Amino acid sequence: MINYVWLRRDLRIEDNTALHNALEKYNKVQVIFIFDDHILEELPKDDPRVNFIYDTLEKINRQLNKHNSSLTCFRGKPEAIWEMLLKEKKVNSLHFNRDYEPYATLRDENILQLFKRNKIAAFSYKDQVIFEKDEVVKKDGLPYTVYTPYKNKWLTNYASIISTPLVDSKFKNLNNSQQPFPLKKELGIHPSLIKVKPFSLDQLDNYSKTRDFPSLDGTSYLSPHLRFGTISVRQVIALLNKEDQIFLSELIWREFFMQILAHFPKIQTNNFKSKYDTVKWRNNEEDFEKWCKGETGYPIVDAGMRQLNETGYMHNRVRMITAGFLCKHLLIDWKWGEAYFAQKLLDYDLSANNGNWQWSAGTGCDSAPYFRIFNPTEQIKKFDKELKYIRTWVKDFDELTYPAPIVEHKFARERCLRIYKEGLSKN
DNA sequence: TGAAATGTTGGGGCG
DNA sequence: ACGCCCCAACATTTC
Repeated sequence: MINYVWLRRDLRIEDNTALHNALEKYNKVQVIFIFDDHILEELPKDDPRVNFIYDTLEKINRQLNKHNSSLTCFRGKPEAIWEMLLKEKKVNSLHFNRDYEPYATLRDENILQLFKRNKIAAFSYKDQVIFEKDEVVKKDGLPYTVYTPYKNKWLTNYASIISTPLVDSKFKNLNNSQQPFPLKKELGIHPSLIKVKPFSLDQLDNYSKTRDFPSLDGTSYLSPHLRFGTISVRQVIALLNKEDQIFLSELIWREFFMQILAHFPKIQTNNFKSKYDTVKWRNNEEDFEKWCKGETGYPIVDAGMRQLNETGYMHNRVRMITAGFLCKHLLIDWKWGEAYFAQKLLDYDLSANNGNWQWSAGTGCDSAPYFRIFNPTEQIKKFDKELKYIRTWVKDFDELTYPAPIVEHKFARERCLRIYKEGLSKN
């Protein structure tokens, strides 16, 4: 009788709530991963994130081998795989950590139903976050839609709980199995040149001082690891110093946007604030193409987009600049930019990506006001004075010979203010 | 976690 | 000493 622990975006065997609980209760625990066709069919075969998942799973399989176990790995539609396993194996129970995205919520609901019909126990756990969507709410039970009061409540709640990484001692309860681990080509995965960097916590100490300066690379490269769960949020918090309030605040932003998406799933395809629905985007495809390639004639915008295209990363401040430029200067619907970032970012997460894009466009909850327009030239003066970041990504950058901006700042700014105002006046 | 436009202040040049 | 102008520096308002 097998007890399955189904990994999804919690790709680690340390401090994994579902695995921990299964190991505590049962002595035949089998870890499983399913490459989901619903997701993979939408991605190129050489997607770097799928490669990262594969590489991580291979590592997990080797860890499991040390405990005389192995990772079961499939590619297919999860509901079909589980139906098959329920028929072919003696399944005693299923355990997985909750995932709050709309697609994942629906998928998991269906799997829980399937197990219920088969009268087999299935358990889901909180693991991805410190607080789930209904654990940090206003007095009247409604969700917060403004960050600062949400954060205050989050911190109040956090002060009264104990949250430390779980320590596992019962790996002996892993199922004895020696299945061969599938090759990439057996799963239809092609290798990628773009790699996820290992995270480094050295940078966290002066994160609040350096985070705004893209050339200092004062970033932790933690985000893809949090996204795929190669490190848990509890482990990250345990590594922080007490004074890392800014970094902790970023982790709270993560949970803020997760609960926003869970409470307001319509934002996946709609403005959070519908009064912006009447803003008439220009949606010029040539402009969009130039933005994607990093050929806008604004060096800081181009550098950011080239970093993204070449590495799958983009410095946070530059994300705000490039996103703001697409929405405000080019007047292109934030959904276009969101979709592009979704393709390219190694740390892509629906809730954070959507939340931050809507912030940039001014359409989101607690967002930047529409008239707050970044001046790409001023931003260089403030945050990349030495042009170090720009020169890293725009080779041989030379102010005098650099291509002209695709749109002049003053003109674009005034056009943006006019178009937004006209849109809002239609309400 | 904005930037531009507009308003205010005060020092210096000058008649 | 005074009034006037200019303008930089800073503050406030506006988008």
